[in-house]
Amino acid sequence: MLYLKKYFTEGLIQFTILLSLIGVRVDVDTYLSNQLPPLREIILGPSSAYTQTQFHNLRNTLDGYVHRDSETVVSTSSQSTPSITLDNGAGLEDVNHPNATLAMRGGGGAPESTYNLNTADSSLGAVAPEGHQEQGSRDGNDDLTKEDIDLIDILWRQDIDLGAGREVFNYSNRQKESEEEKPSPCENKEGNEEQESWRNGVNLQAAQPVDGETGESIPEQLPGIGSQTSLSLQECLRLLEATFPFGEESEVTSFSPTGISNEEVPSTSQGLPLAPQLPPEEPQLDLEQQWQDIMAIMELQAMEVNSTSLNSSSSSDNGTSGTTESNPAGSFELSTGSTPVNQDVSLHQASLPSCSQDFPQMFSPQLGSITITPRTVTPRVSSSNSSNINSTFGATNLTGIFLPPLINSSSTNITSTTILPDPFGTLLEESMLDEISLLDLAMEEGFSQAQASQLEDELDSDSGLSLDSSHSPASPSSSETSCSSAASSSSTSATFSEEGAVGYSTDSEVATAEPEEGAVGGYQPGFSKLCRMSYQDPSQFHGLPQLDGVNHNHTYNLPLSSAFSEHQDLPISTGKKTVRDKSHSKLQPHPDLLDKHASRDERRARAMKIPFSNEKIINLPVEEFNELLAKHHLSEAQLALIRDIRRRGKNKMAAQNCRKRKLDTIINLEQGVQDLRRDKARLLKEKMEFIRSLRQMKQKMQSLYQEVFTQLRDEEGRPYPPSEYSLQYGADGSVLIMPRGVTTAEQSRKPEKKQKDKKK
DNA sequence: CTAGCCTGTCATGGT
DNA sequence: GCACCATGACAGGCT
Repeated sequence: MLYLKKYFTEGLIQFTILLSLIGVRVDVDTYLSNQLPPLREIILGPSSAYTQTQFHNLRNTLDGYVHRDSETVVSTSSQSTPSITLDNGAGLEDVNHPNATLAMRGGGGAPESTYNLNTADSSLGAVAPEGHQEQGSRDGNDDLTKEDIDLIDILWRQDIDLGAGREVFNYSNRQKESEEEKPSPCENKEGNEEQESWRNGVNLQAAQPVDGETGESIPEQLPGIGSQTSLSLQECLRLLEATFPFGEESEVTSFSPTGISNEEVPSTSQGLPLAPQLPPEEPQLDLEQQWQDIMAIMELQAMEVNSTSLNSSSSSDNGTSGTTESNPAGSFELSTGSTPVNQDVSLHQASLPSCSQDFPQMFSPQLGSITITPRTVTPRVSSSNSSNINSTFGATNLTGIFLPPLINSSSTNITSTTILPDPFGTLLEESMLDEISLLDLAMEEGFSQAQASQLEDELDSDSGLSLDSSHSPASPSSSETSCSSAASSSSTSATFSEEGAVGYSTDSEVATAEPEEGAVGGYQPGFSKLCRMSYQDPSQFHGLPQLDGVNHNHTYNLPLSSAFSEHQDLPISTGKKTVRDKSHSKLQPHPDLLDKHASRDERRARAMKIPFSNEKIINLPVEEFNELLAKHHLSEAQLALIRDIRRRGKNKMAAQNCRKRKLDTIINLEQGVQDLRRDKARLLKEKMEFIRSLRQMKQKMQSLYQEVFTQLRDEEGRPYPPSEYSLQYGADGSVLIMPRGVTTAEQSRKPEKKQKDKKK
C-alpha cells in the first residue's frame, strides 16, 4: 500500500517525464545511455529512483562510459543493424531468451544470432518499439502502453526498492522510437518461437531506424504500431510482462549489437539496416567479453579481476569480441543445448536481459510463466541497459518489468525517461555481476540449477591461479610431512616450520636424543627436501613410514657425522646430496664415501681436525658452544672455521625454514583463492535465486495489477479500457485510475480522475 | 646443452 | 655489540 502511495506520487512524476520524453523523445536514449544520471536526475529528480540511477551511473562510469557510448552507439547500430528484425515482442523475447540469442551468436556470424541480443541497446530502442508496435498492433492502444507505463513505474519503483533500476524506461523510449521507426511488421507474436521471435525482435531493432548518435529508434515506425491500437488489458499486461524483461534485454542488446550487429546486419529480416552507426564490433566486444568472462569462470583460469574487468568494461575495452563470439559455443558449456551463440548471448546479455528486462522472456524458458514477454520488452531494454550490462543486469530486471506496458503504449518514450541505474547492479561487483549475469543467463536460459551449480563448481575448480601447483606441492609435501610429523607430528605446515626451526636450534646430540631434533635432523639435505615436501602437506606425513625413518635421521648438517662423526669428526655428507646422503646414512657408507658427500664445511672441519662434529657446532646453544670451544684448545683458524660452520649451518636451516614458509604462504594463498572462488560461486547462486524471486514478485505484481484493473468498473459498470486507463498509486495508499493520456504532472496535480480506492 | 629446480651460501636488515 | 633469525640474491649441482 505504501508502495502504491509512493508509486502514485513518483509514478506521476515519472509518468510526466515519460510523456515528455515521448513527446520529446529527444535523444533521451543517448543521454540515458551515456548520461543517464543527469537526465534521470533532471527528469526524475531526486527520488529513490535516483539512487538507483546513481548506481547505474556508477556502473556506467565504472564499466566505462565508453561502454555506454559504445553501447549507445551499439544500440543505434544494433537498431541500425538491419540484420536484426524484431518483429514482435519476439524480439524482446529473444532478447530475453538467452538461448535464442545464443543461437544467434552461435551462428557466429549469422547476423541473426549475432544478434541482437547484443543489440540490447538497439534492441531496446528498436526492439521495444517493435515490441510496442507489435504489441500495439496486438494491444493496439498506446493507452494501454500508458497504463503499462504506469504499472511499470509502480513496478519499477518496487523494483527500485528491491534494487532494480529504471534503466528500463530508457529502453521504453528507445522502444517507442524503434516502434515508430519500425516499419517492419510485427512478425512475431507470442506464438512465434522464442528464437524466431527473438530473431524477429532483433531484426526489428535493426530495421528500426535509429539515431546513430542517440541510438534511439526513429518514431517513423510508430504509425504502424499506432495502427494496432486496441489492446486488451491482458495484452497490456502481456506487454508489460514483456517489457519487464526489456531492461535486461536492453543490456543484452547492447552486447549483442557489438558482435552480432555487424554480422547480422546484412541478414536482417526486416531489416532496416541501421547504419552500422555503432560499430557492431562493440556489441561483439561485449559478447566477447561475456564470453571471456564465462570462459574465465568456466575455466577458473582467468583471474577474477580480469573477468570482472572484462565484463564490466569489456564492451568497450575488448577488441576480442569478435573472437569470442566465434568461440562461444565451445567455450560455454553453460548453454544446455543452446547453440554456442546462445551461450554467448546468455553470458552477457543473458545476465542483463534476464534480470533487467523481461521476466517473462527471461524466465519464460524456465518460468514459462511470462506470457507476453517477448516483444515489447526488447525495446526498452535497448535504451538504458545497453550501456551497462552488468548494471542493467541487476537493476534493469526489475525496472524492465514495468517498462513494457509503457513501451507498448505510445508512451514508450516516457519509459525511457524513467531509466534509472539499477542500484542492484551497484551492489554487485562488476566481476560478480558479470559472472552472475552469466550464470543468471544460463539459469534463465534454461540451465537447470544443477547446471548452474556445475558451472559454479567449474569456476571454483578452475581457479585462474594454479591451484594445481598447490596440489602438486602438497603431494610432495607428503614426504615432508613425515618430517614434520616426526618433529611434533604437527600436521600443519606452520607447526612444521616451527618445529623445523626448533630442530635446528637443538644440538646434534640433543637431536639424536630428542625426537624433535630428529625431526630437525630432517634438515639434512635429503631430509630437508622431504621436509619441504611434507611441509606442504603435513597430513600426508604422518602416514609415511619412510618419513619416520627420515625423522630419525639427524643428518641434516651432520647427519652422517652425527652418527659417525661425533667421535670421528667425519663430516658426513651434509649438504646437497640429499638422497644420496640419506641412502648413505642408512647404508652406513664408508668414511670415504661420506667424505665425498660431506659438505664443504665438514671437509674443512676434518681438514682442520676439529675435535667435534659440525652438528654440535651448529646446533649447540651458545653457552654450550662456547664451553665446548673453551674445552678444546683451538687455533684461531680452527675457531674461525668453527664459527663459520656454525654461521653457515644456522643460515642454512634458516634458509630452509624461510623457503618452507614461502611455500606455506603460497599454499595458503592458493587455498584462500579457492575459498574465495567458492564464496563467489555461492554468492552468484544466491544472486540468481534472488533474481528469480524478483521475477516471481514482478509477475505477481503484474498479475495483481491486471486482476485489479480488469475488475474495475466505472459508474456505469463498464470496465475501464486498459488502453485508456492505468492504475496510479496515491501517496495515501489509495489507488487511482488515471487516464493514460494525462500527463504524470497533471496526474500528480489532479488525481481527480476516477479514483477508486483499492488497497492491496 | 639448456632450462628448471633445489640447495647452500652470502649479504643485509631486523630483533 | 653480539647472537640469532629472516630473506633476497646468487651460484652450483642435479635432473
